[in-house]
Amino acid sequence: MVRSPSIDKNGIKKGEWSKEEDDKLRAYINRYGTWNWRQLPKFAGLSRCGKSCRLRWKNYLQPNVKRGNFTKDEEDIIINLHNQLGKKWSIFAKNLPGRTDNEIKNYWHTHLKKRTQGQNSVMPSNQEIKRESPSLIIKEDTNQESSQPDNYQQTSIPPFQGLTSPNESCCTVLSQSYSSTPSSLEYSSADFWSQELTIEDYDLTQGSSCSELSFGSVYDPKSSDLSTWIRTNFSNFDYLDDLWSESFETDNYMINAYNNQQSYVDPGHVYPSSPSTEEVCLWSYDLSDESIS
DNA sequence: AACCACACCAACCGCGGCGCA
DNA sequence: CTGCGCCGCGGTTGGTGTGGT
Repeated sequence: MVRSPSIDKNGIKKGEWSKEEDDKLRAYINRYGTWNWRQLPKFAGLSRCGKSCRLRWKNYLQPNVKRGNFTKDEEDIIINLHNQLGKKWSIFAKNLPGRTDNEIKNYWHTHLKKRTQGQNSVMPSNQEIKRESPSLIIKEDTNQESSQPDNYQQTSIPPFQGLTSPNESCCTVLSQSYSSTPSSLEYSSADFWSQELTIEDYDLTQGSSCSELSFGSVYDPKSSDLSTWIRTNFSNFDYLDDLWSESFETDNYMINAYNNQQSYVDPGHVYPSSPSTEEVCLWSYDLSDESIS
């Protein structure tokens, strides 16, 4: 009933979502929230566009989404609102907890449209609505989407750009991968906080610099693959897939790099983009207890 | 059983609004 | 004021299900 999976010229997957993709998206949003739809797929390890992720979460994965048939009351609300507001599906959704605008729109076109055809459907103006139907609660766009999980905290949003101060008390998580050895970083202390961070492929299979990924547990691509190495060194992960729902907290590696210190503090966990591809490693930096003079 | 038409609905697409630099 | 990026909304598409012939 859904479109077949396909990959466009930019490598973005389209069509039906797999269970693995659902799990990745759900796990990521449950932990980090929807801080930036456009960037989110990269961090969640998904080859999808942000729009697609947003739609999938909003219409299907979000915990409070109600499935199943519409009740008579729900139908009445939709019909009333449609008579008064027209095709304002998003407002309808705000009046029908658990129902999404897309679902309401589909239901209208497939069930209710015909039923109301032939009936008088002259649409009054908004002023008339408010005057004639004071009892109807029309929830306007007063809030953003309530897509954050219950345990989501605003302070955990990874601020990719525009980070203003190293003294922010919030737990700041930055992520970056490197297309070259990390020791080649050339940030000044001023640049560091205004640097736009980008994601690039880091090929674990190339170069001796891979040993610098070890951080206490040396990863040698010649002796084991990344999956095996992670399982060996992070035994608290029963399955590699658990990585997608585990935190990856790290250290002041980048800051030390700037200070030209030779020994790096253990950074924490390697975070591959996909258990199968091993192409991208995201490194995060928990700067909550850091200070830069 | 085979075919067809329609129903259904998840997902895609384009556009406009908004915030920010 | 302008341009840009992001997000949300509403319209549309396309694949599968289902009932009728």
